[in-house]
Amino acid sequence: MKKKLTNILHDTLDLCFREGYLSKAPLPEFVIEIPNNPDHGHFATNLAMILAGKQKNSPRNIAEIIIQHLLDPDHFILKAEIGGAGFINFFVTIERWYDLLSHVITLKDDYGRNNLGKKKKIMVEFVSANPTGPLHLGHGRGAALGDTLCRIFDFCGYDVSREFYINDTGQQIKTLGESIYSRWRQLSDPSYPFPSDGYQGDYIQELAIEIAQKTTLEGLDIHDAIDLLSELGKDKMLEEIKEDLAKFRVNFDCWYRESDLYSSGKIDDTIKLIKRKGMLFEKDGALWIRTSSFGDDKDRVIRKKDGSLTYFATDISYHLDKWERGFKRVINIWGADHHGYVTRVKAALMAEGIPEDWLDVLLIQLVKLWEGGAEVKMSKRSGRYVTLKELVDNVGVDAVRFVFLSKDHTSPLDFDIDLVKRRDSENPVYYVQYAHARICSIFRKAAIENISLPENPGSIYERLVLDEEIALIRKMAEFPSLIEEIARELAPHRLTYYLTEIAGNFHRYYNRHRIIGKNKYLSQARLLLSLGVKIVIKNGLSLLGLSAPEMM
RNA sequence: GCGCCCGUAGCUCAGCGGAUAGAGCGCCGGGCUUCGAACCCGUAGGUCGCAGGUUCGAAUCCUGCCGGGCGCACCA
Repeated sequence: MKKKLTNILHDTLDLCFREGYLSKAPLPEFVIEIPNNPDHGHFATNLAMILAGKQKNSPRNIAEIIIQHLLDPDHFILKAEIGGAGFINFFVTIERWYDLLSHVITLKDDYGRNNLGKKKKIMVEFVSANPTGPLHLGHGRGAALGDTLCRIFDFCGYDVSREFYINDTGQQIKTLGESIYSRWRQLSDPSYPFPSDGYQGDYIQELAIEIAQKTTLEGLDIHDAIDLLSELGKDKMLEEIKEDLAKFRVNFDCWYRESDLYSSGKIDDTIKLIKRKGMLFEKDGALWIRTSSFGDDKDRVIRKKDGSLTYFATDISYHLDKWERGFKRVINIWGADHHGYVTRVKAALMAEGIPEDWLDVLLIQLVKLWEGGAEVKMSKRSGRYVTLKELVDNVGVDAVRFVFLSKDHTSPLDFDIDLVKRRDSENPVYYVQYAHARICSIFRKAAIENISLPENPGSIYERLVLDEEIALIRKMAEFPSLIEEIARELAPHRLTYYLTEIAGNFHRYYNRHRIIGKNKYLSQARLLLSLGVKIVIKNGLSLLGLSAPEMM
């Protein structure tokens, strides 16, 4: 609908320029908005106000000229009025609203789909938690965001790939092995020392017991034992992470192992490549990359004095590999505590001639958990933290995802577990789903009453005359452009607000008017309207990775 | 000290250049003999952190300050 109006305005401006009604000027960026105040029409634009500066004419005069020359062959606009300082308010012909509802019903699951992406290959790398411990709430927030972005990209015609990068080499994996080893020894000798930088959580002990049952550790040299435990522990953790994510409705297309960069020789190629570009130098026995030439504060070490590579080295190699795999765009989702890392990685990529905007890094802010009116303090050091699994088991996938997705990722998020746990009323999470279930229930009732939807509704739509009914259709009309904007802005939280609004509109309408009544045609018309709402809600929920229950 | 993010209703957050600043929760008061009350209706609650600037117009953009969070490793 917005697009249609945009076209009309463009055509009209062309005409005005051509015929000299307005002095020729470059087309400004104007906005078409949906006013809150019904008096301001179905749509409004600031076009005339934007134009005013260049035209040496008042906004209201320009608006008048535009309105007089509107090119509207399809009779889309019922009337156009000038409001306020020079807004043009448009009222759409009611038949066009019926057309839209009919369109929604025809397209069903595909309503809102677009071809913004044109099959372009895009990758979202997210979660990428170290396989040294269970997923926590921050990972959950990243998982929800990443997965939903992917669902939306897919809906927008991108060829999207979900990827999880596994840091399965280096010190932390060794520390994992040492931690498990120590806990295993402690089973027989409680005084056996635990490494000072070891992983504290109870899961380490559980791992130790579980592995010891299946594997013979006795008789192994301590180093061999730790190596073995590193391997087994890491695999086990990875398995759990996979399970937890699957339960959270997040499934990856690719699990990329850091260790593969070593075994495939990619990391060596990367270093050679950087060297060829003249970006490498040696200092103090270490190997450095000149990232400072590309906006970084300082140069960075990629090979330490002891000969081992830094994680930064493999990160560069990994991202070059993403580039070589042909992704046209890559989005990384990181915890906000990694923000210092962004410039560094981008600098390294730019040194290889990769454009700066190829990679987008979304930094998600902290999640705080509240229970019983107090913050649940978490610290990885002490191993005292609430895992994603615990939270999901406690309150359900839908509720957790909804809360994570209802805030912009740049805002810190307070998760009130008491509020979300409530399955009764008062929980914002169920509001949208309830509207869906309610509509399903109405259709069950309609079936019992033998009221079916007409094959060709045609004039049936004309029974929809109430302002609230047209407002509902207008709300449905917002959906496609909203999806586009969300894909562009990477802001899926807007979808939760939209769904809450359309659900609210429907609840209000439902409470005031009967869908199924004595008049068959009116009932059918309102059922069609309800069907449209149901379709939009279901499509929206599905993009958020939430279920659309038929009964609750 | 430098960099990034955040200061909007009692609480949690939307809005990010436009017409009277919104929602959920919480408070108070109403609504089920008819399609699901996990719902609806109504009341109260705001110098949009502060101060300047940009413009026809600023919660929104710019600058400075104040307050909070997070980073500034040959750590992972």
